[in-house]
Amino acid sequence: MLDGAVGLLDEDGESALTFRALAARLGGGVGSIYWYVSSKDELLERAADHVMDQVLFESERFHGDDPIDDLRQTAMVLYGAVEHRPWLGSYFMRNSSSQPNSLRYYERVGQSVLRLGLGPRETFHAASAIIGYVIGIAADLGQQPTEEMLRGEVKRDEYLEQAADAWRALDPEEWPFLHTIADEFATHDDTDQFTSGLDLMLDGLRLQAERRARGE
Amino acid sequence: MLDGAVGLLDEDGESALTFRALAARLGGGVGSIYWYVSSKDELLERAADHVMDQVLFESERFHGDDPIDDLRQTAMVLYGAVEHRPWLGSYFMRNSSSQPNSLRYYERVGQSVLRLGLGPRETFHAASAIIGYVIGIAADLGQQPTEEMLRGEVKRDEYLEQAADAWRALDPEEWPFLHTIADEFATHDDTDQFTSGLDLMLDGLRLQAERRARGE
DNA sequence: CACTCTATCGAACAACGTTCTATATTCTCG
DNA sequence: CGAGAATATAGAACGTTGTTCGATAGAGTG
Repeated sequence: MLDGAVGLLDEDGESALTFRALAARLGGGVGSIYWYVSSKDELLERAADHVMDQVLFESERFHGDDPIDDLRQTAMVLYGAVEHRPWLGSYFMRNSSSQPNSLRYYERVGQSVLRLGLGPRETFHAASAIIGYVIGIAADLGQQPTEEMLRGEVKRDEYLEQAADAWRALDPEEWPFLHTIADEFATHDDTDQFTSGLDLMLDGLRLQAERRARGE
Repeated sequence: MLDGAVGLLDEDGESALTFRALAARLGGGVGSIYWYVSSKDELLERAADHVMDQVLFESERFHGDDPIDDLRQTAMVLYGAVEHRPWLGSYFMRNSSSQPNSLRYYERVGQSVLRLGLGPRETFHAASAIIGYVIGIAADLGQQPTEEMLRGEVKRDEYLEQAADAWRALDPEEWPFLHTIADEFATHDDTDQFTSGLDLMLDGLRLQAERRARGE
């Protein structure tokens, strides 16, 4: 059932997951679904944790010497799963009782942070910040293509170029930032953008660990 | 009209904003709203930008010597607005034509980053990462109180303590991280958590700027 | 005065989440 | 073996939602 739900979500987006569509896909009745879940919220929570099962499996292949590297790898696996599933961010780690895999993932991130030797509070904050960043940026980047980009194929470049042109037409005195980044924006890659921000945060985390190791 | 929409959202959450409820609040008819907006999506986009107007105003009061300090202040103002408005994150900066204030806010963050003297790509990535973090963590932290916490008042502490107890009951060998942070989690403050993660990212950004200034 | 533009209103429609009842299948145990 | 409970399925029905549509009234214009 969760496979069917995730399938509908992946193929046609969040609005495609309806009880009637899911029942038709499974060849059953609408009411039957309610035997397994008590609401659509719970269905989405379970679907989210279903995806997290695969994320967990893939992220457990990495075990390096550097905790920061492990964190980067673990975060990127989650990013890959959320990038084209904007709904996942909203239902990730909402209910710990019905979402054991999300909790395991949190634990896994936390164990890497633990190896940095910070205090409990810093450890808690760092692990939560990393996950919050991944979820947030993925939901931001992977938002639906606004209009007709579903029909046209190669439209993404044109869409970005069009937005960049609008920025370039603004007053450079008043909008220096948008002018500076217009070229970058037009040719940017979402994954690069994500990785850069992640590295910023991990650099800050490494710095914090070093400072503490030196006893500051 | 946007005041009424934001009012409904703030008072009773995202599900309270319906065309019928909004029409009743404004003393008008349901169909009239469609004269000003073409869909509920656009209504929420405009409502989001309406909130951003206030965010922009408050964040423009800060102008310090240190760009990083400015970034921290600017980010915290946005956090304050999104913290209790989970819907804002989903509709922030989706359509630049109907959301001028969001674009101005992006420009403002970007101008602070510009002062760090990075290249166009790093500037673009840094500004986007900061905003992505704020939106993501705020949506994560400010998610609705799951159950009955709306009736009871002081229930938040009990809820957190209950979750922490569940973590403490797990096997410490298998869940070292959750055991380490259980106490922190039970007494944590959302804003502290947000600030810590933001400082991690800003520390990393400062480090990147210094490295570039030294010509590495 | 005729006509177009602006603006408002609420009935009607299709789709959705959810509830309910009826029914079939399997399991339990005296 | 067989009656009743537990498990499981199916679909009609209900209330609510976003959206469409035609009717209608005033404002501005030639």
